[in-house]
Amino acid sequence: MPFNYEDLAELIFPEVKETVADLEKRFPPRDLPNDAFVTRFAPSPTGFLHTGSLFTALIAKTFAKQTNGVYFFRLEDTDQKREVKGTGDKLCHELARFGVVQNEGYMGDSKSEVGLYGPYVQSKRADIYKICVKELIKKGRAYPCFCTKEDLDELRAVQEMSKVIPGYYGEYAKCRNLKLAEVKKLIKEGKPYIIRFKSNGDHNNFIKVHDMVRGELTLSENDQDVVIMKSDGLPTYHFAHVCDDHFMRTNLVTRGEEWLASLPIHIELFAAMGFEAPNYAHLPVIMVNDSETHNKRKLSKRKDMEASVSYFIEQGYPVMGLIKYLLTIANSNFEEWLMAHPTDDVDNFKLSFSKMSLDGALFDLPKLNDISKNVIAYMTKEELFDKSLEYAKEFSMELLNFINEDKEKYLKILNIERGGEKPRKDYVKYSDIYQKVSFFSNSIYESRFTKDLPFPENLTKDDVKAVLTRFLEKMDYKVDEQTWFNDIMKGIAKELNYALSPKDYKKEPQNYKGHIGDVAACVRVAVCLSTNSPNLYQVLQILGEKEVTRRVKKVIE
RNA sequence: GGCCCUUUGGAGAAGCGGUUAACUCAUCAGGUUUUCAUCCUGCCACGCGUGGGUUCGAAUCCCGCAAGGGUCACCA
Repeated sequence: MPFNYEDLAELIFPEVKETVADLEKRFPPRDLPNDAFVTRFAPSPTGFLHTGSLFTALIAKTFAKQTNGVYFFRLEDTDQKREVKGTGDKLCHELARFGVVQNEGYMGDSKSEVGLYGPYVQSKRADIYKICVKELIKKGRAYPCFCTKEDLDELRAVQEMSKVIPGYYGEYAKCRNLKLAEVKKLIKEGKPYIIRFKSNGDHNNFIKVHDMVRGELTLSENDQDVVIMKSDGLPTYHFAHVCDDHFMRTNLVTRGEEWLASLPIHIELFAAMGFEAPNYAHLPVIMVNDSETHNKRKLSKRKDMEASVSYFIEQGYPVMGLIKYLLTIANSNFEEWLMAHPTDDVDNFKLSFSKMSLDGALFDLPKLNDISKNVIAYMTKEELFDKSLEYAKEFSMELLNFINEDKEKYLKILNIERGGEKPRKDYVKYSDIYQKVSFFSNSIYESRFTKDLPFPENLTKDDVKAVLTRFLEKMDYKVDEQTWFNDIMKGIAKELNYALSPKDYKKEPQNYKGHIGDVAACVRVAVCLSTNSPNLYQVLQILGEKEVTRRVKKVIE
């Protein structure tokens, strides 16, 4: 009497009445153009958003968007031991912050799911997996396994000793051969079990697989009887991936290259289920150079600040800075495009698999800084105002207080040398703003004021006093920058015997007290308390006559 | 250890059998500017992991080796 798989299936899943055919009807193929990609981001809710995850999600979203497809979000919470409650929502929030917003799926918070292919949370799909497993058992392609942890350890030990490939497969898969009566007995006894896939593969056979990034790959067939359903009734990643991506009609799976090794399992699983496998794109993983070993390794949340997306938010990096940086890693031609279109929407850039590098890029903070600096430089003053205010509210009390002191003034400050072909580029991140412009605040000026200001060292106190006195007398706030500099500043220089240019001074230093730079420095230090500042003319204009006079007088006295 | 993937400078990389081996960042050296930030110019691979081959000619094609990464769970 041959083994009756039908009976086995009924024995294990008596309550399951639906079939895969029913599921096919429930989740019909999507009505989309042929070349539209259906992609997804499918994290497990175990922590905050990892920079590598943002990278993967960004790519998935972008391919869906540029093909008028669908990008959805699925929560893979089948490992209840590792799950950290609430992180699914956090992941959604952080992604949304970077403009990576799903068209459908799990939407975060208590918001209901969007889309017809749900539920989009794996723990809520147990019935679906059971239907699929039952089908596989009926086909003789899955079976219950009663092996304990100890059994498996022992098996492994034996295999290692005899130097065969370890694992549950072929002749070592002893539960494969259990008779129906035995299974019945064990189940009746309440023995815990899992369901394994029965592989038909042979390790010595090779399959050709196409990867969107890597092209044609030759991989060994899977021969492992992998676990597809755990003792808690939830599926393992391998099986959930196959069922979900089939019934959610995903046609492009983007994931990290660490999944390449298990691709043969997935290929065989899809075939056994009678499903067409999706396109795969195994993406390079972002790496970092380990300072101790000097070797490359994956960005690690424990060791590297840059591994957490929240780090960039807290530091005040503009969202677009990180996105653009990640795109330079994703596609080598993105930088050229960016230079040609510094202010364009990045959605206008066409991402392609052919321009994707095959090995993991080292995360490069200086590069991010450069990109970020440009992002901020090309913002309008209103945009920077809003974004930095938002940042301040969340992370910087001092900046928030500064802004609130005089919002109109803050807007003017942000506008210094902004706009035009060659904008000023002095902020890499929002958190840089405060330290560069806080001197504008009258109260901060007071608190920082000291008798020992960094005036040019070649000048005496009396020299400084003389310059500042003349400055107060001659200063005119109505004239334009050219006039101010040529008439007023150079005028003072001439009167007090300073060279009108550093060059003149260099030629004959003995003839002068200093040069025009020293004159400007006196004013700058008196007004800003620092040897460097943004454009002095604009600083004076923004502070206004009353305040400038007050500050200069305070220094003179 | 087995298997798989990868390999152009300090970093991201272009390159697809004949180029002075693009471009960007960083560094360094100059220049412009009243400071800073900009901006401009220049230097930085006699070499494309390494050894062989094929070819008139190789970073580009073939083979071996090495190194780095990944993976071998009732984790994803």
